[in-house]
Amino acid sequence: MIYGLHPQNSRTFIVVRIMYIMLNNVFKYILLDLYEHFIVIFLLIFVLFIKYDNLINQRTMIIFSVNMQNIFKTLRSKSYSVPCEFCSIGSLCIPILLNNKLDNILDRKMSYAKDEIIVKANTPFTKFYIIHSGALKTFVTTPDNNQQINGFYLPGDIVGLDSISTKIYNNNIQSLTNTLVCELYYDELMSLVDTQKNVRDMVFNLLSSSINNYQKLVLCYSQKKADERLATFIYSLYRHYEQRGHSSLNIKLMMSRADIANYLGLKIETISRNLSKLQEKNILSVRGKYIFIKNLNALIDLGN
Amino acid sequence: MIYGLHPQNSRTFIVVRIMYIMLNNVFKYILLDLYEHFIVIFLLIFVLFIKYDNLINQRTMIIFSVNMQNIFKTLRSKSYSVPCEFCSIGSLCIPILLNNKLDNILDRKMSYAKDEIIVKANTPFTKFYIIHSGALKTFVTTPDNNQQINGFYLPGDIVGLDSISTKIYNNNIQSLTNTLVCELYYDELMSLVDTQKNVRDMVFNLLSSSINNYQKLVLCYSQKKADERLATFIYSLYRHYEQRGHSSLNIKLMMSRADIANYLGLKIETISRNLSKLQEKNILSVRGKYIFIKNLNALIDLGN
DNA sequence: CGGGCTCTTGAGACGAATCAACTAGCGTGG
DNA sequence: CCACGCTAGTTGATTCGTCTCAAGAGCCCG
Repeated sequence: MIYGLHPQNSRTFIVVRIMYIMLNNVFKYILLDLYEHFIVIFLLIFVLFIKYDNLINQRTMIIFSVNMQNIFKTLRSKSYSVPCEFCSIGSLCIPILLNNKLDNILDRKMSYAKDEIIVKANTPFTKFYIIHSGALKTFVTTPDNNQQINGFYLPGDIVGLDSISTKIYNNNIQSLTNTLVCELYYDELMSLVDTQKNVRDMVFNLLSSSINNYQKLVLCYSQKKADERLATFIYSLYRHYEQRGHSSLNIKLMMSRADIANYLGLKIETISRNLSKLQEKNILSVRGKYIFIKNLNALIDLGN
Repeated sequence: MIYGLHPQNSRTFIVVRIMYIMLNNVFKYILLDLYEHFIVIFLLIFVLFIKYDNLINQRTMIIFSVNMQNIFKTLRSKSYSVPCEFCSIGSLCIPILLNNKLDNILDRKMSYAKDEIIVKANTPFTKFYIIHSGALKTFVTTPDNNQQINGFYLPGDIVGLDSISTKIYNNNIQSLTNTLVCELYYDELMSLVDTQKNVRDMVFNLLSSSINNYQKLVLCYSQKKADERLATFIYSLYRHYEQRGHSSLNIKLMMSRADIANYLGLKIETISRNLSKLQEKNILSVRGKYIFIKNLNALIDLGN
C-alpha cells in the first residue's frame, strides 16, 4: 500500500480528502506555473495541520509522510481521483450498495504501479475494473506483435464491458500511472441487476453509451485528417474531465505520444508535428505532457 | 403491403416459405449463372402449384401474383431471410415469447421499400428493429452535409442498441433493399429482462458483442491499408452469413461501392481499384454486386 | 436506343509514413 | 552537484499510398 492514498485512520483521511478536492476545484483555472506555487503553499498548510493535530503518534506520522509523498506526486502530475458520486457508476456504486461503511469501500480499491499489466488478454473474465484515480489503457496485440490501443480509461470509467459476451478479456489492460481501481464482480452486478431496477438501467446505459463512443471514434477515424483527429482527441479528454466534475482548460496527458499516435491510427511524428501546428495556430499551448487549451471553440471547430 | 412477403392466407404462406428456405439451402453453393436457371424452374413449379391448389380464388390470386413478383425480385437479388432460430435474438424472439402463434409473429413484421428512411436521427427512441430479410444501413449526417455510415445490418441483426443511453436514435436508419423488420419495443424488452434470466443474458450479450465489433472496426481503421480493410470487410460479410446458417462463398453486396467506401473510410475509386487488385491476385471473382471468394485463406491472411 | 446511373481506370496532387538526425527531459551513479 | 546515458519528443527530407480530377465503360430503365 505504498502507492495511492490509503491511510488507516479515517478522520485524518477525510481531512486529506477535503483539502485534495478543494485544491482540484478552487485552482482548476490557474495556469501551470502558478499551479506549482500553490502546491508549495498547500503543503505548508498541510505540514502545520499535522504539527497541531493531537492524534499524531509515531505510526500515523509514518503513514502521513508516505501519503504526503504520494499527494505531492499526484498533484505534480495533476492526476486526480473522482469522488464516488462522479464515477460512471454514480450513486449506484456497488461497494456502497453492498455495505454502506466507508472502510469497506476503501478495502475494495486495488492499487497498481505505473505500466503494470492488470489483465492479460484471453484470460477468463470475472470482474470489471472501475478507475478511482490514475489511468489505464486497453490494447490488443496483433499477430505481427505490435499493439493496438483501443481505449484510454480515466477516473470514473469502467473497463471490461466488451467481455460480457466473450467470457474472456478481449484486451490487455495496463496502467499508465499509479492507479487505484475498484473491482466489481460480474456475478455480483448481475444479482443486483435482477433485484434493483436502477442498477439494471445504469448497466444498460453504460453499455449503450460505450457503443455510442465507439461509433463516434469510428466516425473520427474514417473521415478526419490528422489535425482533426488530434483536436477531437484533446476535446474528448476535456469533455471527459468536465463530465466528472473537473472542468479545466489545463489537461495532463496521461499517455505518451506513442500511445496517442497508436490510438488515433497515426504515427508519433505526425502527432508531434500536429501538436506544433495547433500551437502555431494559437489553439493550444503544449509543454511536455501538459496542454493548455487557449481557444476552446477553435478546437471544437477543428474537430468538427 | 405491396412490398415483401405478406399473404393473408397462412397455409399458402407456409408453402411459399418452405420452398423459399429450400431454395436458399439447397442451392447455396451453386454459382451465379446456374442460379438464374434454377429460379426459372422454381417459378414453373410454383405456377403449377398455384394452378392445382383448390384454395385459389380471385382474391388470393392477386395476392399471389404480387408475392411472386416480390419473390422473383428477392431471389434475383439473392437476398435471404433468416429463419427465426438463426436470428441474433435466437430462440428468445420476443414475438414468439409473447404469443406463440405464427400469425402474430407475422403481424409484427414491417415492410420497407429500397432506400426508404426508416428512422431519422434525433427522433425519440422507442423500439429496436430486428431484420428478418433485406438489409439496412445506419448513418449520421455530418455538419458539412455528407453522410458517415457506421453500420450495415443483415438478417438476424438488431438495430438501435446505441440509443438506450441517449433515448433518441443517434443514427438515421435506411433500407438498402426491400426489407422486412420485426419491431421490438424497448419497454417490452425491459419487462422481459426483469422476469426472464435468459432474456437478460441475451440482451447483455448483444450489447457486449456490439462493443466488441466496434473495437474490431476501430482496429481495422487505425492500422490497416485499403486492401486489408476491404479484405476484412468481405470476410466479415462471409462470417456474418455463415453465423446465420448461410455459409456460401458467393456473396451479394447489398450496398453500393459508395457505401462500402464511406463505411471503410476510403473513396469509391480506391474500393474499385482494390477489388480489381484482389481479383488479379485470384482471391476473389467480382461481377457487379456479386463476389465469389476463390481463396478464403488468402482473404483471411490479407485481412490479418 | 439514348439518358442517367454506377462502376472502372488513368494521371497528377497531397498528406501521412518512413528514415534519419537532433534536442529535451529524466533518473542514475559517481 | 554535475556528467552521463537513456528514453521521449521534435524537426527535416524523401517515399509511398490514397485522394482528386477526369474520362470512359457497363448497366438498368423508360
